[in-house]
Amino acid sequence: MAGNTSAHRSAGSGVVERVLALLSAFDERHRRLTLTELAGRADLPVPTTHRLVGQLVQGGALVRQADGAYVVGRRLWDVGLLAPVQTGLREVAAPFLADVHAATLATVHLAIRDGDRALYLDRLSGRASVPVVSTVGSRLPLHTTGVGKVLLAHAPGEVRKAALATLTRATPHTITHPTRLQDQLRRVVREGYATTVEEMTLGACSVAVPVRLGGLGEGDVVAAVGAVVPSLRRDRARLVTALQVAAQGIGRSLVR
Amino acid sequence: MAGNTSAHRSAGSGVVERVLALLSAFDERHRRLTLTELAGRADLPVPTTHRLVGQLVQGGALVRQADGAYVVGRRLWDVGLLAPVQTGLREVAAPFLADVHAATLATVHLAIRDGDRALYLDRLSGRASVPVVSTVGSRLPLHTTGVGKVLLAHAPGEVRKAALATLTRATPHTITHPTRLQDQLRRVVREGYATTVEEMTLGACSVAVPVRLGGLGEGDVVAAVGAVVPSLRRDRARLVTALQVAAQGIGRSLVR
DNA sequence: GCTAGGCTTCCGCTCAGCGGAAGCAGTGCT
DNA sequence: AGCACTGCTTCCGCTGAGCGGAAGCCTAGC
Repeated sequence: MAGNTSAHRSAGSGVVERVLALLSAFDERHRRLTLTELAGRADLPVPTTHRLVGQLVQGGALVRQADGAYVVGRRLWDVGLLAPVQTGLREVAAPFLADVHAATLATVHLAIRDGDRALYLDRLSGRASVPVVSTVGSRLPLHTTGVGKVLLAHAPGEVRKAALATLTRATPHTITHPTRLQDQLRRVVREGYATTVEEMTLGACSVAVPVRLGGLGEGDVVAAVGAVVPSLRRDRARLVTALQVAAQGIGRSLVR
Repeated sequence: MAGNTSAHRSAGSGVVERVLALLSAFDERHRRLTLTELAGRADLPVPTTHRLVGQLVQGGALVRQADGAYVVGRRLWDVGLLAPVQTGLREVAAPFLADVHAATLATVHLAIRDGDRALYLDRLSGRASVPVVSTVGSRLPLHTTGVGKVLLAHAPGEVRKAALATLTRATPHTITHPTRLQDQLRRVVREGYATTVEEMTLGACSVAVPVRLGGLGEGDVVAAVGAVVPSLRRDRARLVTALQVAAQGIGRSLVR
């Protein structure tokens, strides 16, 4: 039951490490990479990259497009979907998210905290033309998003401290002053929901509430659900209510 | 602009090939595998598997659970989501699928044909307790599912011929008689929708319609949308209408 | 205690992998 | 046209990373 407990070389000079480095060279902002970019981002010599990538293409893990650029292949898509990334949470939450979406027509998100980022597990995009940067699998800063603020407000002290120390700016409205954000986070805990106003993307506002194990009350905060809309003027109360209903439903279903 | 045109060894004895074999050992029915299972399914010696898998775990591509079993890791989930698997189609279709779901409360599917299978690109699960086997990334037979029948009815002749030659049985209601299925497929083309009655799963019926490039009319069939419900008695007409509206909307949006 | 099955470690051989260097397009500038 | 430049591809001889049989280890079951 112990298992694979080799001290092993931690160095990154094995083929496996290199392959993983190549795969990790892709991210949301780099879905298409040329050979040289790939080599650069994985920190490998070009000929080596060429050979490895060739094999990955042959195996269907990558695909080479007509113009020579490489993209992630369907084979990896298949395998990736099998990862038990909060499968339970996502399955349980899906219908509740759909309810919120149906009732509000907003873009609805389910996110958890992954280190110092909000990891988006699911998204239902609204029809309204609100600019939304997140997709499933995105990781966005905690202090610029609705779900992020909720998750941050309920994160352990050291996470919060670290986050407050590095408040990067995304738009002119991003809150970069630690004290001001800290005040907001206290309010988030007290009032039970968070909002953002064009802090991540111009033209997009959001509301989010925590999902607590067992529903309302003092259960651990395991996730957050949020909605993105063009403006909060009209709908804040309505959205908060809808999200809270969904969050309670999700939390209650999780225990069972 | 040519590129990676090496004849190369097609044999499967490189580290890359082995790694891919290990990853492909996972599928929907085998999300958790022990070392020995992994070795068996990838056709590799156990010690070799042990070493490679150890490195994959170290790189976060796999995760070893407390009981020793391996599952796909979050790192691969991340990368897999970046695959351009019909990204355009999925994004365009999402809001329309949500509409159908909201209107019918049924489980709604978007699928394309991938060889001799229906590949499920998206799913909105209904609240009703209908047994549904498909998840995003599933591949199911073409002749046992609603979306599959639609895709098969509009597939090239040779695909249809091959499919009719191997009608595997999933339930007592599965249609395994070629002539009978062929008649049904003709009707699907004529009437514009397909149905199944407990042919894939007992207790589940489905309706599906084609998505044509440009909407209604003679555009190529590029996908199918379908709904799963406990029974067709009450809702058939309503479902067909809802699905057709969505399919037209998707098809029209695809061209723009 | 004994057996069986599966996991882990060892270790010496060898061949797959390596990557510098050179060749080969395309492209843009003069 | 000529030239410079950038990025992709191929070559090839050296070498150490990978290999996997064998042995050891641990747990579970009898």
